[in-house]
Amino acid sequence: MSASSRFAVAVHILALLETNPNQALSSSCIAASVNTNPVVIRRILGMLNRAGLVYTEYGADGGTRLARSADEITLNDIYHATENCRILPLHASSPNQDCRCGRTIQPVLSTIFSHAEAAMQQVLANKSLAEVVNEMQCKPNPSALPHS
Amino acid sequence: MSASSRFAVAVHILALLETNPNQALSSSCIAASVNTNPVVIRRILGMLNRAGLVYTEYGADGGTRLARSADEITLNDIYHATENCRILPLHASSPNQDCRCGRTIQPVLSTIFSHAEAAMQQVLANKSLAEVVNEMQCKPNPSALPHS
DNA sequence: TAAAATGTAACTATACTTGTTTCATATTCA
DNA sequence: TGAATATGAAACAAGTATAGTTACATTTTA
Repeated sequence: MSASSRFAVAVHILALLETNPNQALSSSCIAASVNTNPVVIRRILGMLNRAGLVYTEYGADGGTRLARSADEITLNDIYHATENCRILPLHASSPNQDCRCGRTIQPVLSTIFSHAEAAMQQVLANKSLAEVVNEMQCKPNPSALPHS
Repeated sequence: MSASSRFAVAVHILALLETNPNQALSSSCIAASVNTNPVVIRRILGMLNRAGLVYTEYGADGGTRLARSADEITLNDIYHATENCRILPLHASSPNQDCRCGRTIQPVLSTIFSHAEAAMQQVLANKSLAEVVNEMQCKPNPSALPHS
């Protein structure tokens, strides 16, 4: 029933890119901030790339940069880039179609679940990456990248 | 993290109880409508029991009945009875606390995620089991229990 | 050409869900 | 009393998803 932590990590990645706009960050550098393996980061960067939220340069001194300004990226954009399945799933196997209840419940539930998900996504759509970074920077005791 | 269909099955169970108010339904009877194993149904009935939404009678001619009127049960009640973990999880392992971004992102995300979840639950809270059953009964071609 | 970076495949460990079998326990009724 | 019919719970297998890891081919720059 829950999403994965990819979404949270993706927001983390993009916030780190936004707060370091003058350099392309490598997956190793990002992984040091997230506290995981660089391949995990590259997997998520691939999703963000395909969604057009970042772009990546190969080779020495390569890395990833934001493809858009942070106030033009909403959390819902990031959510859709990293999570695909429905939050509220219907039955694992189809109910008994010979029973009135089994035959009629899924379309009714499907509509309600769609509305519930839409309400959640509306909250995410109203929050930009720029706002997230701004709220983070209201926290005390600043420092730079993980290693510097 | 995989998704659970317990919530959908729980609504199905309660809708079936509501549409058959004159008899206690056995887990086998319910399982025939849901199209699964009776033990799967009993597991979910246990959650609904503990949440006070149904009550169960042992023995021959036993089974389960609704503990409250269907217009006093919301989908959010059922949701809380059957699902416990958060819809939008934070990082699997704690980010690097030596990095400003790693140190500040989780509280910010946690607040936003709570609001997003609350919006979803508000939609569920505004829909009663009675409304769900009513919408189901607007469907054509009625019939009774799976076996009768 | 060497170094540094990406993208991707493959593998492991872990966890959760679903389905199943089994059995002890409770209740009803002939 | 005892058979029948239920529940509740434990244990297990199979399937799926995630997170982490290793390894390697590819791309780019110096």
